[in-house]
Amino acid sequence: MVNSSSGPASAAGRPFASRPGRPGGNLPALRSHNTALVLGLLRSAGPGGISRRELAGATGLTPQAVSKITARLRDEGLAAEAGRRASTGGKPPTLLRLVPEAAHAVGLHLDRDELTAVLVDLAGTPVAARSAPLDLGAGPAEVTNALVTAVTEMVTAVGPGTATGVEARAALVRGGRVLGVGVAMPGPLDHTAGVPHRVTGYPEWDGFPLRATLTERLGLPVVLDKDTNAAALGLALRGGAADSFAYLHLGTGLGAGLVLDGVLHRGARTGAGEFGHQTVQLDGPRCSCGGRGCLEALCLGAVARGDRAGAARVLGAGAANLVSLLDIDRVLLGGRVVAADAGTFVRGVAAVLDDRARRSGAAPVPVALADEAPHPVAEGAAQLILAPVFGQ
Amino acid sequence: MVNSSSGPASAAGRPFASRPGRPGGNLPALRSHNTALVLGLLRSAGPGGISRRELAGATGLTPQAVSKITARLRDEGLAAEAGRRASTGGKPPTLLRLVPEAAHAVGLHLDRDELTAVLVDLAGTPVAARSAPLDLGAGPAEVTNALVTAVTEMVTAVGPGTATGVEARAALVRGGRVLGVGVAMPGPLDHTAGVPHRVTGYPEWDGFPLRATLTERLGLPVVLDKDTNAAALGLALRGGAADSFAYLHLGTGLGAGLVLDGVLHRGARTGAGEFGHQTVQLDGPRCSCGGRGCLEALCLGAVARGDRAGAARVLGAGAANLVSLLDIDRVLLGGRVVAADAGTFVRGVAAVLDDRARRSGAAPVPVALADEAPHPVAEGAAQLILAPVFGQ
DNA sequence: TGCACTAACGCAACAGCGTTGCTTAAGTGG
DNA sequence: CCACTTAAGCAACGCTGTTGCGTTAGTGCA
Repeated sequence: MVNSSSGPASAAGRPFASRPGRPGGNLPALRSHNTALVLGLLRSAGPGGISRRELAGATGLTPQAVSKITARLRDEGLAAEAGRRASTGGKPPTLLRLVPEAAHAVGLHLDRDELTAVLVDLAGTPVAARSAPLDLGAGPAEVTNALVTAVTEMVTAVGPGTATGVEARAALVRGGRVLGVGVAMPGPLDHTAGVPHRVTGYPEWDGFPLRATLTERLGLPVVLDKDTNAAALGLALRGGAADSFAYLHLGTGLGAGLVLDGVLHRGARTGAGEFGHQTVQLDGPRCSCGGRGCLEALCLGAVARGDRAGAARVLGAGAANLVSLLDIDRVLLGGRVVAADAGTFVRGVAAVLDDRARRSGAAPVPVALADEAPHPVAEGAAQLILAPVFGQ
Repeated sequence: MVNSSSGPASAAGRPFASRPGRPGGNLPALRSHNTALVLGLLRSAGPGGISRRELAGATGLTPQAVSKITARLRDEGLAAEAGRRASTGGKPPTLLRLVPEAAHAVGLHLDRDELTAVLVDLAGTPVAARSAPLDLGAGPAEVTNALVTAVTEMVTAVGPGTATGVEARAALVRGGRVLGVGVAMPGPLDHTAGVPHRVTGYPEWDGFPLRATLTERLGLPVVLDKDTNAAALGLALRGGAADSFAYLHLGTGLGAGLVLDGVLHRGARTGAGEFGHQTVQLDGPRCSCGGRGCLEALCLGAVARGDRAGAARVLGAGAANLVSLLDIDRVLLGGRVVAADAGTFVRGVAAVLDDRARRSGAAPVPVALADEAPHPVAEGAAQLILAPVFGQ
């Protein structure tokens, strides 16, 4: 049983709540909370494993409580022994590890012209992936069909032949359930309702009940979120727990995914992260959004002129604003435009941030290229389903 | 007992954790969490009270659990019966209310030239207040003495004579303990360590262990935070739970207090809310911070020229950036400069936000003047102590 | 080789949390 | 007057993590 008492993405922010909007806690909620905590530590420990003692230290639970929890996880097939570590003068610690094959999740990335689907295991490792052309403009009905087909193929008949395919199939046969489907697409959208708003250029998507439709047709839990949020969630997984960062994505447009204190920040109407139309030049050039001096317009304008260093400086100004306002640990850059000249962008943004830090006397905030997995957004989308399992 | 298992400001963000950094939960933590939840509902219900049934509905706990919790609270003197409501066809509900006199907290506001001290009860209502001139430049040692004196007088001998004074004294005599002292001062500072950084113009404060010194000399828990954060916390209390807003303060400088999903956002190094030096004009005029086109410089510059409408527009641009990025519910304005011409500022900022909302198709974000209590920052500072009692 | 020591961990009994099932209290309405 | 409704308490209960103590499996030294 993996947090069966709470649906996907429900417990975020209020760890002990048994149901969203019902902040009260009871024993099942307590158990679920602690189990998720232990699972999360097992995941971050990796295949090498972690001892019960260390789990107790990290959680604050007694060793005995950890023993009970891990025993349950082993019974359920979610954890297993992973040998022992060298003794330090007493009985050597028995290591425990996550059993990644115990459960899976599907991640879908709807880009403007491509659909990417991945199947990841409990540890977040991709087990299968496929991409296909997609025309968002073809409308919700047709695209939904394509999504259903992609998920069905991915889950039921992961192509035998490749090594990963065989492994995935075997895992599924062995009983590794598919917990749900995470869907990432360009914003803005309503994460809670699972409904896209007006995606730039595709008015027919505005208000289409994508999550409800997919849930019904797939018979699986479905979670919808912005592509930048999915990417940030994926990065949060790799970057260690409980820190704060902003993922800035410069591609067709400019967007941000914010992870504050280890939790993805979605905002009151789940519209947070609209970074492209931040005003940084009050009387600047007109932007397509109708405003003036928007980050996105200035950045992409500079890129179009071939002035990538200038674009980096502008992006840096936006990043500095964000860092000052939110006091985050680090800034990660990604997206097609950044990838084309990573060094320039990382250095340019870092220069602005370092300058700001020097003036304010604070420690400089590190900037780095988001180390992209093969399908960063699709893998992050799968994390939309997996995150609640680990108490995120 | 009021959350005795967790110190002030500890449980924020991780409701079930018994100790900070130890995210595991146990039965005492569960109990503390639910108790805090019920206390919070009692507080927001006000003196009119709330029935057990309603408490059960709001928390998700069973009526029986609520009965047990409220019985405990009544034994401890924190809750009391408040009559009954009219029947709706059955037994009329018995109403419960918070007993505000059961506990108190002290709030201190260190402004550049004035010290304000308030004593508030459990409901956050000021019971006593006093102000005195203060020279922050006199240095930490002298100021600390003044703070100790102010707190001691406020706690032990609230002047008899005025009605509020008598009431306060009586309450303290009846056993209403003082839970601690919240201290608000201009940032930047380290909330966790309780140490001011370089307060503009007063370098001698940089690194002074203010919290540790006060804790030792007063024998009470002390919490230190930025004045804008304290103000935001006070507003969060009045504005209802679990929403998101930004409090923008335009006075000597420009700062912000951010409440996201009902929780004060302090950031990784507790430095969040540095709003004044957001760049909104890339090649704008030099700011005292060394940057260019900072919000604060532009805003105060416009005010100095007598162009308050212009200042409001600039502030509005900053607010719009913030709203887009964080997706908050509302924007509150305060501070001496705003108060001098509230209408102009509220209308000016609202105009920019409405314009933004119209372009993006989203609902407009309301802007309002922060309804200021007599001593908003000092009362908010007291909330630094009270918030953890109510699970915030 | 043997013994003392240490560290990791399990077993069993336990205290305390919210839940369940049922009863009592106190109103309304025909 | 009685059936009905709603609020709330009592008692037993299941399940949580905790405590106390014993077992296992190593190290270190004589």
